[in-house]
Amino acid sequence: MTSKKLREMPAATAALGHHRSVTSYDVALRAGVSQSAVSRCFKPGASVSAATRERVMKAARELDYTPNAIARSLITRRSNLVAVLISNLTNLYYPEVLSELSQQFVKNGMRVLLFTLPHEADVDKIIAQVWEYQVDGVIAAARLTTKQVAEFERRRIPFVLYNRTLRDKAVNAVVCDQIAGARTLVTRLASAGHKRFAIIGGPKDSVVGQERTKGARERIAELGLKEPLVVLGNYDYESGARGLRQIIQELGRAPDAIICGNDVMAIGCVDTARHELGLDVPGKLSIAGFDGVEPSTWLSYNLTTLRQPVQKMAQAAAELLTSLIGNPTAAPEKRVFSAQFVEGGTSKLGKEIQ
Amino acid sequence: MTSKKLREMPAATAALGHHRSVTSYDVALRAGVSQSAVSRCFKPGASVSAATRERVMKAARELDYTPNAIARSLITRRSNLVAVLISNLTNLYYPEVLSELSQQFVKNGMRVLLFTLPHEADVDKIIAQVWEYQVDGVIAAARLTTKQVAEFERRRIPFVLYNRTLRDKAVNAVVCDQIAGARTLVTRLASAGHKRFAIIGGPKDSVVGQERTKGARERIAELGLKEPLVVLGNYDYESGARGLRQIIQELGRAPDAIICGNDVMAIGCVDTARHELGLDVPGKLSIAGFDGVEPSTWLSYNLTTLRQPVQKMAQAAAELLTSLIGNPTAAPEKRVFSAQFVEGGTSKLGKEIQ
DNA sequence: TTTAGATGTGCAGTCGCATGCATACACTTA
DNA sequence: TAAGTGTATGCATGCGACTGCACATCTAAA
Repeated sequence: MTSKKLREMPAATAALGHHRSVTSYDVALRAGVSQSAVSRCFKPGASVSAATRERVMKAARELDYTPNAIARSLITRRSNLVAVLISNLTNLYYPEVLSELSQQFVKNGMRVLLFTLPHEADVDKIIAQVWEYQVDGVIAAARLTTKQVAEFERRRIPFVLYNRTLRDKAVNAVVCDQIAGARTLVTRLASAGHKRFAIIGGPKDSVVGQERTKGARERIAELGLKEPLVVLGNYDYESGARGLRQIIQELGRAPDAIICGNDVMAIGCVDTARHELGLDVPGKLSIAGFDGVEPSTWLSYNLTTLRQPVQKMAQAAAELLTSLIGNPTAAPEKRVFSAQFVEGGTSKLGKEIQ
Repeated sequence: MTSKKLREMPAATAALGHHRSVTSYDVALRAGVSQSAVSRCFKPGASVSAATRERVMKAARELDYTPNAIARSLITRRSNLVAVLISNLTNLYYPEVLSELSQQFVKNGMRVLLFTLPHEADVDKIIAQVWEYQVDGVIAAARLTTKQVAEFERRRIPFVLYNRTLRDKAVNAVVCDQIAGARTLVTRLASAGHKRFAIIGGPKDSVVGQERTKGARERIAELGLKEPLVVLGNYDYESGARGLRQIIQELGRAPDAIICGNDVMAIGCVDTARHELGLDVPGKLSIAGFDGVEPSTWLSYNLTTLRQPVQKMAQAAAELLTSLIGNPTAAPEKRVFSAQFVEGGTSKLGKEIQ
């Protein structure tokens, strides 16, 4: 009972110079039980008697004890940390995603370690920091290179790509069918009588952007319409404005419809058309975007767009990652969602689809 | 040399069933040095010879070794983690803040642990999770109760409040002078001849909102104008719309100017005035907001607002917290910034200030 | 050559918690 | 009463890296 201990209990009451935090030993001492008992009390499903549990919890409360997740992680090899990599929070679309992801993970007892990847930054260096924290998984909602993604695999860290996939390899991913969406968009616009299309695409390294452009071009060709002029933008408001000016300059006139790689560019395009160039939208020119971000619904825009089911997608991503963490060897799974066409006031109404 | 070791080196080559990560022992073994040497190589400023460092680094590279931050944190009592508490990422203003904060911290070698606090959520429960991770500091950019803030102090965790302070106690905070801003706004609007004001304020528990309202009311009273009607909103688009309808209903007509608690409400207000009620803004009604979020600059709005220096503020917050972590006993510091008045197209131009 | 100082390295203990194992105790069941 | 079955508990050890201390080397000064 009072047997010699190899390791003395830390002097719970000793006033050290620096601030010592309360440990499970302190609680054990006060509750008159062993440290193991304390540990077990904080582990759901462990074998502890009601009496012990009560005494321990009382002592814990009195001492303001909180288990140290760092120490726990070290031994369990589970940090309950998920890294979320996001390109650019100023993108309007991503905050929604992040918000949703964060809530999902917190609900599941996981914590989010956030890494924002500014375009100028050395992404590799930032990603290197991800490993150090022994994250249980990674959600990548950023434009990463194939090599960077391969690094996740090599390290055997479960990961889920959000809104992107790899061409040459099956990976866990949650995506929205951009091609189908773009095709729908063209179909609807064409049914309103539009013949001459132009596209303001996303940046070159955006797979999502490429697919949207690709889907639109395909469908335009299928309908026997003239090949659209494609200019590239950077997903921001100014890109939409610049894109429109460039299109008009190159064509010598406005096309019938412009498909923008995302809503913010579409908004920039609408504003420039209306307020700078005096073009009637949708009277003279139809404009559509992608994503369905909140401002697209604002009365000034009421944008025609393809709304992505952000909430469902984020939930799916969180779920998928959680299950992967439980079973890392599962076969890669790709969850494909489809976007919802929103007929707004920036495009001429089409005839009902037959 | 081949002395018996109390603790065997982990079998570096032993193929365990589950995935074992590479440890400093593995690196030491391969480099032919002690584990301490490896540890020292990864600690800047430690005493290691060039020859040793090189061999260790080579071995580390070959084994893909990354120091385990969890283990390091346990012993150094520094996690290099900073908790960022944010109310609502869908608020447009906060993503900018978060983005900036994240970049600042990553630059300083800290990692961001994100906690989003949805309004429905049990904030106390979420905050409890903050302690477990032994974060070195906290940035609170959320509406917390005084009691919740007191909890930070009791735990002796350095914290910085972003855009809020406590009435009754000096705490570290980065804020924008809302009262001065609101006064400026009123002054400018009044100088355009506006006499009858109304206010769509922020929610009751938002100190920022209260201050904005307070500053505006004060100045309105000083100028000898009629006391404004104040209705409350929730910082979202719909609140702006609802607020305007309510104001018009209660007054029986539109006021000269409406001051909104933030830009998004102002935008909702502008849209509703123009598109739903057919009111000319700024011809019949001037509308102004606060924050200077990106959409406020869009051509459809070109909102009159008070732009907060988000970048500077976030930098200041990161700096302040970093210095606090180095010196936790420093006296509380409050850094006050001032907002910049942006005269947009949603308000009548005032006479030049004399 | 001797001594003092500077520098580099290894040993062993530590951070706080989880957990396999052995033991002790409380009930059943025969 | 004895054996059998659970359930609770404590001991001891380990997760991976950091670090005070002691000691070994090396350099410069006396």
